Amino acid sequence: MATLGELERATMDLLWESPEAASANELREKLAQANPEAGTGTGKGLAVTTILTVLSRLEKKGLVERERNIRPHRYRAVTTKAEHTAELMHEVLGSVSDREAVLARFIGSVSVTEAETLRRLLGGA
Amino acid sequence: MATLGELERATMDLLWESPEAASANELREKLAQANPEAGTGTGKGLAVTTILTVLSRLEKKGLVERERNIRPHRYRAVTTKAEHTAELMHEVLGSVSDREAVLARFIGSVSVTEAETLRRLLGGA
DNA sequence: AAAAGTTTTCTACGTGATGTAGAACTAACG
DNA sequence: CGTTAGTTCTACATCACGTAGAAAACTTTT
Repeated sequence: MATLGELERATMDLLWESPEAASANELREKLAQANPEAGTGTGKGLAVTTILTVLSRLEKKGLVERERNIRPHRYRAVTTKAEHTAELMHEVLGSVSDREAVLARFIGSVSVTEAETLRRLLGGA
Repeated sequence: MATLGELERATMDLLWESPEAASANELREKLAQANPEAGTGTGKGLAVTTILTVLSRLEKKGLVERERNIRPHRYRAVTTKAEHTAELMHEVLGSVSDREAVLARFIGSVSVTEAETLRRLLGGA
């Protein structure tokens, strides 16, 4: 699964933030807003085809789903950002044999607040 | 920092396993053993220059350190695999705003044993 | 239905990371 | 100093990603 490129990540972030499925054009505009052309006030940003290419790739990677029945296809993120991130963490953790050692280091450098959160999440049940 | 390539990862794994610093040639041999040429019993594997290139790149990435004073330079991993992996996990976690949500998902899909470990690690203080 | 407009797919190129290694250079040894 | 082992330089192939034009497919107009 691995890492996303910069544009891929920016696109995913938009999709993750959006509760509704979005069209390529909508995404294109939001990206233009978020990334105003330094200097050139044009702000037109990327070509729609660029966005479509990226979306196709994200779809192939299983991160995005699209509705093909309606015409401007609409895209949505398959998982939430939190789920995806947690999965990534598991992936990283899964790549080692001594999980315990990793968890120890991991926790060792977690902020106090986060430690608290973890305790709470683990504690109860 | 990002992801390592396959050969880079294999190299790091050897370095992580080795308590002593290793020379390029030693690594080359270990790699050949671990990765016997499918079929061709030759087993000579990769060229030493290949290993050296990879080691240089790993050094540039800050994952590897080398002793330049002795002649067959000797290479060692800068951190342990556990530390490195934990760092990666933090990196992933750091890329989101809602850490708590991620941690919740993360813990939700952790094995019972691991949950136990975590509780123990957090418990004390 | 033909024309005009919109959206998607195909194809393609530039760049940077990685695998891979030969050529050339440097240090060590006899 | 010549030979040999080891290192650095240079280079090429491949692949992922950013980027988009050209062409194909679909809609909407007239």
